[in-house]
Formats: sequence, C-alpha cells, structure tokens
Amino acid sequence: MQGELLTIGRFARLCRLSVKQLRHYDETGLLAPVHVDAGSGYRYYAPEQARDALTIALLREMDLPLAVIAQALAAEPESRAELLRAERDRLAERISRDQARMKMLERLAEGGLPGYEVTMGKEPERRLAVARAVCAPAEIGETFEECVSRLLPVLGRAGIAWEPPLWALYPLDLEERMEIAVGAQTSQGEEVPGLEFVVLPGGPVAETVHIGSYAQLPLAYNALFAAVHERGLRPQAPVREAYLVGPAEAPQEELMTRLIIPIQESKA
Amino acid sequence: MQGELLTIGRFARLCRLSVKQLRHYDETGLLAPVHVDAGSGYRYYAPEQARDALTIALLREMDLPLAVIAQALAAEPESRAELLRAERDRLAERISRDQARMKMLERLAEGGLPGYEVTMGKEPERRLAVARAVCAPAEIGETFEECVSRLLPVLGRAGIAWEPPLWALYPLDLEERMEIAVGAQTSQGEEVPGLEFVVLPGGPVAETVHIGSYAQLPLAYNALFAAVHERGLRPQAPVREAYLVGPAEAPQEELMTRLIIPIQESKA
DNA sequence: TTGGACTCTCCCATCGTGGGAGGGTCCACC
DNA sequence: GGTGGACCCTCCCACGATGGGAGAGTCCAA
Repeated sequence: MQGELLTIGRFARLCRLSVKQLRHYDETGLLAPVHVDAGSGYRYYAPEQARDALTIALLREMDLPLAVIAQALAAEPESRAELLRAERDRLAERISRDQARMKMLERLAEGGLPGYEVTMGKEPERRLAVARAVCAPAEIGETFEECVSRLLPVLGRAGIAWEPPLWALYPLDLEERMEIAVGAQTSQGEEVPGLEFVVLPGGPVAETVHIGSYAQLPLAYNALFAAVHERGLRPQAPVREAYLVGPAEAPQEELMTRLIIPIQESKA
Repeated sequence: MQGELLTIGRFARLCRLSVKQLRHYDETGLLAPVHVDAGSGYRYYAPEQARDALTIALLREMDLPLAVIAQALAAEPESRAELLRAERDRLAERISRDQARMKMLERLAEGGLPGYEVTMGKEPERRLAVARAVCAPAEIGETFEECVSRLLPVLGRAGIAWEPPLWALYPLDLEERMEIAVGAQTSQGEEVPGLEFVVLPGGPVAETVHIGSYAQLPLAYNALFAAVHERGLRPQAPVREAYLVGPAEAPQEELMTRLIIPIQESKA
C-alpha cells in the first residue's frame, strides 16, 4: 500500500501512454485499473501498475501486437523469452523482406518502370531431362538447389551429355504449393531412374533478359506479362527460365537470366 | 483494338490480384475498368489495362500505399522516380527502426524484462557547466554531439578544468520539442560567454547503469521508471545521464551509462 | 457555488484486405 | 428453350491500434 490511486490522465502521463490507449487496454483486458468507481465509471490505477504499463509501452514500441504483449505479461520468464524470440524472428523476416523491397524500389527509381526490352519470338522445340519438386514461393531458392543436386549427379553417372544453360519451369501463378522443375537440355538418355524427360514444344514466345539478383525477377516478369497481356495474348504454362549466367559464375548483380513465356497459338 | 474485354475474375487471375482488390481500386479511382455494363453493373477490363494492374500489384508488393501508387501511375517519369526514391527512403527508415527494435528484443529475450538493478540512493549536489539545445527525440544523437562540440572548446579556451564523466540532462517526457543539456562538472568559472552554469540539487534518486548501445536505453528507463512508480514516488525533471564509458572509449556493446532520476522529496 | 480541468461512453475514421449474405447475370450444355 | 453452375453485383462487417470529436457527467480548488 504505497501512495494513493491515480486518475487515468495522471497515470497516462506517468507511463507515456495516451488516455485512449489505457481505456483500450482496459476494454481488452490487457491492463485493467485496480478500481473503477461504480457511480461515475472513473478508472483508478495503482502506482504498482506502472511496471506493467511501462512494459506494455516498451513492447508496443517494438511493434509487438497487443495480443502477444498480453501473453508475454502473463507468461513465466522462460516462455516469455520464447515469445520474444519468436517476435524477433518475425521482425528479422520483415527486415529482410523490406531490404529486398528497397533494392527493387531503387532499381525502379533508376531504370523506371519500363526498363525491360521484351521480344516476341519463336522458340525451337527442346528436350530436357528434369527433376521436379513441389514448394511454396518463398522456398524456391532452396528447392531449386535441391533439384540441381539431384539432376546433375544422375546425368553424370548415366553419362548423359547436356547443353548449358540450365533451365527451370514454373507455373503461371505463384501458389502455396507450386510444382517447379529444373532441367538440362539433352538428346541422350531415355529410361533413367530418378529422371524424367520432357519435350518443351516450340512456338511463339515472349521473352526478356533479366540482369541482377533473383529477388528482382518480379520486375522483369511484370514487364513481360504486361507486354503479353497488352497484346491480348494468352500466356501458357510452364514459364521457362534459362540461367545464362548463374550464381557460380558471377556476383548477384551480374546474374543473367532469360525469361520465356510461351504464347497460346490458338485464339480459343 | 487487340482482343476482347475481360471479366473481372479473368482479369484478376491475369494480374495476380483478387477480385476484391480490383473492385476496391475501381471505387477509389486507381484503376477503373474500361467499360461497366449499365444494366448489370458488370465490370469489363481491356487487356491493355494489364500493364497498370501489374504495376499496381508490383508496387503493392513493395508496400507502397495505394495513394502513392495512384500518383506514380499518373506522374511523368521524372517525378515518378522522385516518388519512388521517397518511398525507398521511407522504407530505409523503417528498416533501421526495425533493426534497433530487433536488437532490443534480443536483449529482452536474453536478459528478461527485469535485468536491471535499480538502486535508490542519494546524490550530492553538483555544479555543471552546460550547453543547451532543443530537438526532437530522433535527433538526440546529433544534438548531443553538437552540444559537446560547443561545450568543450569553450571550457578549454576559458581554462576551466572539469571532472569526467560528461553529463546530460533530459526532460521527463520525450516531446517533439524537448530541451536537452550537456554538462561537465566543475567548480571553476562564473561568467563565460556561451556557457551556463547550473547546480543540480542533491537528494534522493533512483539510478541504474545501462551497458550497451544508446538505442537500448529505453529498456533501462523502463526498469528505472517502473521501480520509481512502484514505490509511489514522483520523478523530478531533469533526468540525468552520466557517460561512464562513452563511444570514444569503447564499441557500442560496451558503452556504460549511469541513469539517474531525482525523486521529489515532499509528499505534496 | 462555480468554473475549468478532467473523465465517461459512443461513434466514426484510418488503411488494405477478406469474408459472407442475398441477389442478379452469363453461358454452355442438354 | 430451359437449367445448372459459375460468375458477378452491392452492402455490411471484421481485422489492429489509434485518434478525433460530440455530448454529458464528475471532481476539486478557489
């Protein structure tokens, strides 16, 4: 029992919170005043509540959702630390997303929105040996590597020669469970365990070349799809990428990737 | 006139946007369909609109507000680049804020919320030579440096000896326009142009020592204020900081700062 | 006792998106 | 020429955290 009770305004100034916030925290049960006058509805806070209130303010400052803060206040130290670590990870993820976004914006601001030369052309038929996998959009990088490390050794062991560059096939839409494939062009081989052979049909395509990090591929696809749709054409899965200059040969900024979208021939 | 018009669902799949989003963009004038059937209210989009729609999707992906996207679409290339650069800066700011937050979270997760030993004690009276400035909370760092570079040369020229550490005085609340002061303890000097002498009264205080980056000071203040308020005590401006180990002497993680909050004596 | 500072409850707005209800429209197939 | 099913419409509500403001009631010191 130290000191008397404080009105909401005084308590708010104390804890660097707004009166509105305190009322909101009361409603949601995050921090209820120790006493509410039955007649007037006035809220009264005890000085001891300042610790919780300040903690709330601190955690809000770090952008934790109120729901998480509520858990953290109620939890034991160990599980609290667990919660905070989870939030840190969430934040770390946001940071890396923001950094990628920032680089894209940078590029957009420099090069402008066009920046990509889209060519309408014809592709020959190609026969690929492929390895497939299913993944979410965020995991494309790892999954791609995993496919490569399945594909190339098998080709090597089977003595199948292939012609660079490496290819990849993607669906038209990035879905939660999308099937991707990594392939190498070859005319050899037929029945090889662990491998599959596909023939990409020849025909009209729209294509462009992207130079730079894979994180910025959406910029190129944007231009590419825009060009396709503007002409009233229908793209056809799968979209093809050819890795003219890959990560093994050059730094991030000098990667070269050819993006190819096959076009539906019929007007159906 | 390439290709016929598309219904909203088809157009949405094309541009990787949801139907809801397209309707919303129509309502807000960001992207109106080329034709709306008067009878049924059906929206019809032209393939040429895919470029704008894809651009919207792209910029939304980078978290630009719709209002900004609308400006960007309407603007000429130069002012568009300007806009994008401004957004990049906004993003950069958010990233650095998030990084600071993440470090704080890290620390909280390790040390737990208490982590600070708060001492209730008595401070002697101190006489400081100070330089003052007014700034916003975000500019404290620079303003502090500026004050130091005003204070120390004047002391040197006046031949006034002072006793480390350096001090700083802050108001109780971080406001938009807050007056801060940097001071050096000394018994010499009286009327020096460009300097001011203040006497910090002695008396009861709450104090703690913060080790680490200044960005994490809020953690320490949180504990300190919590301790003060829990005891039903009233803090009294100005808050004092003493820079036991400053940035010139050690790396970020080893900075040592003593935080002192004077306590009101009277029970008024 | 009165005035001014404070507090109360409600409602609305932000921003971008999604869900759902309830009802109309389009088109291909039988 | 129906009919079923996919599609589309509008309108309302929800999220999360906060702020603004109206209109009314309360507290306390002069």
